[in-house]
Amino acid sequence: MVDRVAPGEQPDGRGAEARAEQPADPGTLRPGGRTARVRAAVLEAAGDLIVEAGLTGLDLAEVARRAGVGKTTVYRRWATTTGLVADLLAHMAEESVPRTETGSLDGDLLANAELVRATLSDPRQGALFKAVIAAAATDPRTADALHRFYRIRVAEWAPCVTTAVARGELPAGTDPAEVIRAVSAPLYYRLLTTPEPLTPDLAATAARATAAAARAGAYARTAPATETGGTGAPDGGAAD
Amino acid sequence: MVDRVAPGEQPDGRGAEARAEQPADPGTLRPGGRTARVRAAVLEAAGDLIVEAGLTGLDLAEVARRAGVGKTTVYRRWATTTGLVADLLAHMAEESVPRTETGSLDGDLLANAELVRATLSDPRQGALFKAVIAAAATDPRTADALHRFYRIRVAEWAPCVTTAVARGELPAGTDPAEVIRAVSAPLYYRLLTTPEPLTPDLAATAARATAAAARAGAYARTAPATETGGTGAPDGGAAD
DNA sequence: GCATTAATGGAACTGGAGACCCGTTATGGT
DNA sequence: ACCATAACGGGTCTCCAGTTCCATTAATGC
Repeated sequence: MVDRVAPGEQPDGRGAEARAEQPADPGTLRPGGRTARVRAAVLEAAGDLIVEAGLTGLDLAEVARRAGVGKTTVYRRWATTTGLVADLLAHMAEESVPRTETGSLDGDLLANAELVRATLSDPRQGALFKAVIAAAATDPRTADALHRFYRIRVAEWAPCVTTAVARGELPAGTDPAEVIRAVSAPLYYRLLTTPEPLTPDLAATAARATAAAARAGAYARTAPATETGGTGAPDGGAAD
Repeated sequence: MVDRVAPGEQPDGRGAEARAEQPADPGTLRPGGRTARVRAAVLEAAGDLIVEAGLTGLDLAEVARRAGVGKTTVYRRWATTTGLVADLLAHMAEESVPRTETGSLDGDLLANAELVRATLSDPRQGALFKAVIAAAATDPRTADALHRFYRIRVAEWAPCVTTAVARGELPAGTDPAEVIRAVSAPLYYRLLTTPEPLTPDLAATAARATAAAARAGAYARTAPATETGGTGAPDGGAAD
């Protein structure tokens, strides 16, 4: 149960300020009943508000009001909207769903793709992910939290690729993390760059395409089966 | 040359206010010398500021100061930071680079991947893209602009897939847009979810994997060559 | 149960983003 | 060249997000 957004934050070089005792961030010394209750209420209210009004509409005073909590408390413990979003992300990570095992690479990848699709399509979770990504693009702290989150998620699913390699379904040297990322990537890309909904068909395509590419050795760290063939490309200018 | 961010904005129901003439958005009736100069200066200053301070650090007063332009002008013409970002995106779209033609599918996809990689890796352009994506995740207006931008970019590159199908490199029925998106997706996903830089190697992998999957028929609208095999997947809970 | 003090909550305060007013500049039409 | 007015620019005002202060509540250790 993570309680602090990020402990290693205070500037450290506070020597001149006196104050022999450093108070250590609020919520750490007495995480008991009330503190935990406050965190739960605030995170829920924050989630609701993001879903309703987007990241822009997330102001801490309103969160406090909805959570039935003092405005001061919210500012003291989370300070900024991005700080709150980062904690929300940590909270989401805590209650993540374990991966399923189907026995075949195709089945596992499809299950993964479908799980991602369902999550991103869910009105609440989808909005939260968008908000988190937006916040991370802006704030380094939130970005750290986001990177940690995805590292864990990828590691959680990587074994299904390792097993597939062991079963001989995929060439040796295939990078498991890269395969897992390849399944999610198209779904996120669609979510962010097109107005269309994420269909189950899209998830299936992502899974199938990744499996096909992996079998062709495209994710092998050593020499791949397919030939590169192309020459370099110009740089500069805007791209998609 | 797009000048207004989005014309259809004012609430319309202003009837009670009198004022027989509706003034029509500033910048449209006299887009000549000064107005154009102001827009250029403001967009450049906005870009600089986003790169330096991120989307959060983008305040219109500071933009006005740097652009050597009146604060009032910026507020009148762009109103909000997201409005400014949306216009910046339109400006980026105006000066996009045309696609290159290498003669083979692999070459074309690699060129595309490398172009995207170079753009996202460029300190200025990369920061702008992150900011734009973040703004779009929050603001519907910016999201519209972003969707339009990617629709155009995908359409620009789609022909190289069509040609490949005609050449017999890819199965008939392959969805061109889907293939082009599949090349970019992993790069964007990495940019947003990991702290690591986008390497040329990663771009090459994205291009190779997409080509392999396309050849295997993964992006064919009709029945694919690969078997799906897996069962459904659970929903709910957090995913990557 | 009781003392200690971490953590919360209410209320008053403040600084700066954004709105407004109105005089000035220079564009587009003739 | 000259006029009408679109667009700009400086100064001022307002309002609310975020801060500070201190009294109150309740978690922890004995």
